[in-house]
Amino acid sequence: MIMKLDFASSVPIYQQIRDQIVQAVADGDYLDGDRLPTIRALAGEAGINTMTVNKAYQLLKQEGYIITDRRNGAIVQCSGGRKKAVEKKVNKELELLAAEAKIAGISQEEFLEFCRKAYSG
Amino acid sequence: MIMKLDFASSVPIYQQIRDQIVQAVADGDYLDGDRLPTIRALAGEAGINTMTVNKAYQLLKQEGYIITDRRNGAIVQCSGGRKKAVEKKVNKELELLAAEAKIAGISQEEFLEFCRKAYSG
Amino acid sequence: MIMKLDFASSVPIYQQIRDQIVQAVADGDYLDGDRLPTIRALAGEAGINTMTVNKAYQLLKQEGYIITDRRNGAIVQCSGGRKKAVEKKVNKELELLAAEAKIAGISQEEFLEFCRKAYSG
Amino acid sequence: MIMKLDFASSVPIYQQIRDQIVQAVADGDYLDGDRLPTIRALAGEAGINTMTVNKAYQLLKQEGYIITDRRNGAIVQCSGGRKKAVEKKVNKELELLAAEAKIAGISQEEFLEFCRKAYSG
DNA sequence: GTGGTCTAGACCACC
DNA sequence: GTGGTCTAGACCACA
Repeated sequence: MIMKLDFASSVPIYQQIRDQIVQAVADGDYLDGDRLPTIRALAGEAGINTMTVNKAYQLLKQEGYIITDRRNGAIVQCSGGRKKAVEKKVNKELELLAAEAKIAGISQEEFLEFCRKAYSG
Repeated sequence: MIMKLDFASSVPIYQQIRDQIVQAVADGDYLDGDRLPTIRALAGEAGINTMTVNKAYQLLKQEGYIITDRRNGAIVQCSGGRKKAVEKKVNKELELLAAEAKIAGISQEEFLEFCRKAYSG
Repeated sequence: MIMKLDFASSVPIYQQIRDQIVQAVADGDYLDGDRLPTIRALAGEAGINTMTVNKAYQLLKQEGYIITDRRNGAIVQCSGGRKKAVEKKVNKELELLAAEAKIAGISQEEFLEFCRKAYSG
Repeated sequence: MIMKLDFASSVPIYQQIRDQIVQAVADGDYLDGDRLPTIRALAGEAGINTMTVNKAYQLLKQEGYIITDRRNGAIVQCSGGRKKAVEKKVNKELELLAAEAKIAGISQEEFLEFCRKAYSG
């Protein structure tokens, strides 16, 4: 698990961690049931505090991406149950992105091509 | 210009203002050369501080969406010149969105349909 | 004795075991004098460590729900002697539950109906 | 706002804070729109860390009891919208409580009387 | 002045 | 050894 953290970014560290783990799960780097690195391990290799990683894991837990248990650490769970909620969020953010793309002169064809690539990975 | 502000949101007010103006421009509510409301007017009707609106306008100016002029206020400028920069940003955010959609069980067809609607919107 | 354990829960496993045994006793699945499964048996079929079950049994013993005997295992004991202590605990927890229910818009009639069902159930 | 914290308890401090605020809201000590004490103020008078209070506030925010905004601090919000979710939680906890009460020899009449008192406050 | 974030270091409950 | 909790102190973004 290689984390690329941008300490200068306004995006909180814990959010960056959360995002990258979500990416990794979507990319198939982590499968359902796989163990995530321990909080201490991840904090150690990233050179950050365990509390920060802990917050990221709690976010993921709360969002349903992982389950944590004291025996096995954090385990990936691709339940796929929260479809409706994610749909809503995705649509809302897509609207703003599409608006910015439109103004910048990106055609619908180009935009949809970007979307296709993003999904296909 | 009706602003819908969510003071409970973690998204800063100035960001919300910026986003809605970008939306309005993309939707054609503002055309190239149109004048945005004055900072004071917008702050007044939204019940917020002029400093907050000012920050939103500075963001928009910095992003190239508007130009400001001490005499004429803020003027929309759909230059469309920053295509490369916007492309980069859009692609980056699309990746995360697509990842979350994929995990939630949203198919590529569904996702692309959302994208299409967001652009046509 | 079928145990439903949620390893993802923040509630400790031993607590979950303890709760379910208390439920079973209250439901009449275990009568005064009945033998509980041995620690080894329960641990085996639940796929957990005997230490964990042991802790649950010690909790139950300490609370007076069972007595343990090296020869006969754990025996249910509905002494009913700790009424005062239980009353205190029940009242304290009811207060918080009632508060949450009230805020959520659950009427007193509804709440009492829930209570009635919980007791009869 | 007088907080009674039990540092010896296994219940986390932030949970105790959360519970007492929920109680206060249900009791009408805080009405919809009222401001909660600032994180610093509450931490100071309770002699605990701001992070701990912060966690309690985030819990309350996440549960929908308050909204926080950088301008006004934390504001109580009795939306009452989450009825179904609260119903489920209340029923689950009532079951265990009723079971313990039953075993302790508390009659249904007594139990319901406790429930009534808890709701009436 | 408000909440939000992060650190470095610590102790605890659980398994 | 795992996650969960807490501290004391700090800095930042926001309004």
